[in-house]
Amino acid sequence: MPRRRGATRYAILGMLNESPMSGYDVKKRIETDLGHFWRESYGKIYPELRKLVLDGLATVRTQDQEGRPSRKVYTITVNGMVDLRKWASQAPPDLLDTGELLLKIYHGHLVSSANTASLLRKALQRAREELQEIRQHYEDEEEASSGADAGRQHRIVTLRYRLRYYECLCLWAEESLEKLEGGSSRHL
Amino acid sequence: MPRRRGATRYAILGMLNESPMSGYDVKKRIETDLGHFWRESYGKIYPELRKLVLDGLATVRTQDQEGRPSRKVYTITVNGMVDLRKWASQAPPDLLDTGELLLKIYHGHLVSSANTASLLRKALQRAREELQEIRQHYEDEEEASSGADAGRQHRIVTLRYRLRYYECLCLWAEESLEKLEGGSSRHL
DNA sequence: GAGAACATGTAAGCGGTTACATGATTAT
DNA sequence: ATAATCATGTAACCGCTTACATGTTCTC
Repeated sequence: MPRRRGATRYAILGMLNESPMSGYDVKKRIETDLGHFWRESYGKIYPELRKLVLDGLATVRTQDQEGRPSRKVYTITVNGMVDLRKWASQAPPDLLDTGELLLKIYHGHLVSSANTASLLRKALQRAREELQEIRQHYEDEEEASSGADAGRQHRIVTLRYRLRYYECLCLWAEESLEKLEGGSSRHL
Repeated sequence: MPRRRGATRYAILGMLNESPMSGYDVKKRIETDLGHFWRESYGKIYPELRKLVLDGLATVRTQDQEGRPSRKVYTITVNGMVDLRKWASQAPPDLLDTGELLLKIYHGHLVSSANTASLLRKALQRAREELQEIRQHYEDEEEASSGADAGRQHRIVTLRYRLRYYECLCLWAEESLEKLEGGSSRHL
């Protein structure tokens, strides 16, 4: 399974970009908005928010409340917005890491439709390469019916899982590209 | 992404079950045999092999060689085989963690076809529940065309990813069940 | 009265990778 | 020459989760 590297930072920054909020709010927002493909714990959110301020990508102000613990409200800075947009526009280093790709697509409205389409096109290309390879493996295994060895049947089931997964990835990328390009700019 | 807990142990034990081998061999075997859905590093393999011996699930003997570094050849014990079979027969705690499910299915020939089918049926059930939920979310988002807000288009793309993924998971489980049950015992 | 929601943070620990250390042999 | 293969192992590090600490208010 692929590593996430610095992506946590941009998941948080993306939430702050919608409106200023506390670490507690960020947690809930990520759950509701990105919950289908992303999750973060307090153990990562709070330290990262501190770093965001140190790096000048956000500012904090403490908001005292009656009866409730006081909140630290974080606001994204101009630098933060610039950084977020830049990150969102660049293709993820591992195009098959759908987590990071999905997070970038989610932030697609910050960049351009053409850009999102470009990310998807690159991912589709990689997925197709992968699909071709796994198809070959799968067919080789199916045809090599010479030995009806014990594990063969089950091995094929695991191979087919991968086959179906990449077929599905390609299908999704294709239909998403169609909808994105059909809906806005056709000039690419 | 779900945690793997103790599954490394059984990936290794599964290799030793095919034939006695060294840690170096285990690494290569896992790459070729399980590479489509599993990977292990030396940093995990060597310490785990030591534990396997301590727990009585494997034995070691050192094999000196001329010119080459000497090998430590590990052999699975009867206890090891019993443990492996037991693990392979039980449904993974998280049925949507395909990694562990696939590893158990791969070892299906150690148990029974009926057992593997049962694991698949349980996973299919969970996947269908999940699919139903995500379908609802997806339709809600598509119908709520009230606000043509900035992020909507991209949010839908990420939701559709999940939708397609669970569709594909269900499809795979269904066709795998069919092939497993059509091929051997129909009595379940 | 119990438990959830509000709210922030830290420390311990787990699971995992990478780089390092060592060194001969064989294939290109 | 140079890289790959053979072979074992460890230490440092990273990313991440979980549990803990603290305390009020609102809801059932």
